[in-house]
Amino acid sequence: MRGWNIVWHYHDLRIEDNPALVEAASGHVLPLFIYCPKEEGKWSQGTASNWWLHHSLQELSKEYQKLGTKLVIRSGSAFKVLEQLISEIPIAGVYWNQRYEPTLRKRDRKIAAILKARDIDICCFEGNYLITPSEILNKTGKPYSVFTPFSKTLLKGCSWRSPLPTAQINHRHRVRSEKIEDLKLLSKRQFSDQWTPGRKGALKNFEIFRKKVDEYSKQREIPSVYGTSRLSPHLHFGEISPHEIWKELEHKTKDRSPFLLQLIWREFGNYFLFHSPQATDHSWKRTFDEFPWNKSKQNLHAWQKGMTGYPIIDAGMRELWQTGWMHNRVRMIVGSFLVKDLLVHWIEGAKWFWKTLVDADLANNTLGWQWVAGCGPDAAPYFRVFNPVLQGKKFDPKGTYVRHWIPELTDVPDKWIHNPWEAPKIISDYPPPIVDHAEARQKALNFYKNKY
DNA sequence: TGAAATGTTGGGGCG
DNA sequence: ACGCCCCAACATTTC
Repeated sequence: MRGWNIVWHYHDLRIEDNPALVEAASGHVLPLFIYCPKEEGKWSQGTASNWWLHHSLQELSKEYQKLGTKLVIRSGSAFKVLEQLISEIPIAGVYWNQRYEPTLRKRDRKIAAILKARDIDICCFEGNYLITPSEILNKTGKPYSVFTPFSKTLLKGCSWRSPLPTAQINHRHRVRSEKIEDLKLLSKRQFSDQWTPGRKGALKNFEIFRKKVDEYSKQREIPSVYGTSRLSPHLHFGEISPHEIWKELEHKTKDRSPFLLQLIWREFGNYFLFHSPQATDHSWKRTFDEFPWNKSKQNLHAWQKGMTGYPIIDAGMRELWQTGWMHNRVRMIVGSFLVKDLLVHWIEGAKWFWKTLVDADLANNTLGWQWVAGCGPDAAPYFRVFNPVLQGKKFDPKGTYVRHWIPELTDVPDKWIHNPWEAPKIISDYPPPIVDHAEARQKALNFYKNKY
């Protein structure tokens, strides 16, 4: 034996359908997770994601124990950790499933080059996405910037691999691991009553979703109903792979497109970030960086706290704070409100989501916010402004969702539930709207129209 | 993956 | 019976 094969776990916190693990298992496997938030730069993982990671690592550790080996956890600079391991035990290769966040990609290229020069095998795989972003280009040889043609190409040419067989591990190493507790990932916000991080939780949510997937197109827009898959954090951390989901759903659903299209949005987000790595911090349409954004913190704080006076906005923001998640329809509404009604820079919204969402994903978050702000590729046109009252009436007609998250509004009749300030009876402990939507919309349209 | 403004149509009330 | 007006209801355009 030349030495051990390190399986460097990234956002692939699973054992099943794991290309890097399968390949590495032709030799002696040494599973590794490195915690190095500093190397993630400006967008290092937020508190909600940290909570998730803590529990997901615990689950992965258990899975490896069942397989007869041990997950090694180390913290600090990834390169130093690898170097340290190389000094502790003979290493033949390092295997991992790629991540595409710009700072990590840069770092990993460096690490790969150095280790290769030391005669260590470096093997990178596509573990967490259906496509490799560099491989898909349009007819003119450029990256797609519009979703629809991108999705058509993927749907036409889709022949994803089947989920891989689970690796067998026959050798147990004796390498030291840090304790998960010592990574200090936990903070005050806990979500155990809402979520079960790890493989088991992922499979459970998938099972629940599979049973109702035929209702998806009808139910997915109603925030009071869990009609969406609720797989986003599991997918983000790679506890389940998109291949597993695709294979399971492609033939079993009546109309396969609506949900699978969401998976393609996920691909598009990653693809977009790969081809526009600066998009995390700059508007894709660069003119928007000079937009006269409102820099005062007052409106931003009211939005964050769920105290804008618009029920659908406040319900969404409170759901986010309390559960680490928000229904996708509501994400669009609150996003539009922050950017268009309050004229706050989309990056402020992106930062808040980044910190508070358990499914915070740099690619999806960046694309989503640039989309609502109108500055991204294939973005919502500048004049598309969501009306929080109409959206509420349309997607939460009885106010079920709103009342659930805003107890102050329990007794407001349905008629006024989305515009309580117009109700004959004043609600004392709920704030009046911080802006007048009609006025704010007009103001935004003027700004957007004149310059952008 | 909008909403508001504007235009058109058609039925009913009424002189 | 007829024309006029009003206004929903729907369609189209515009932001």
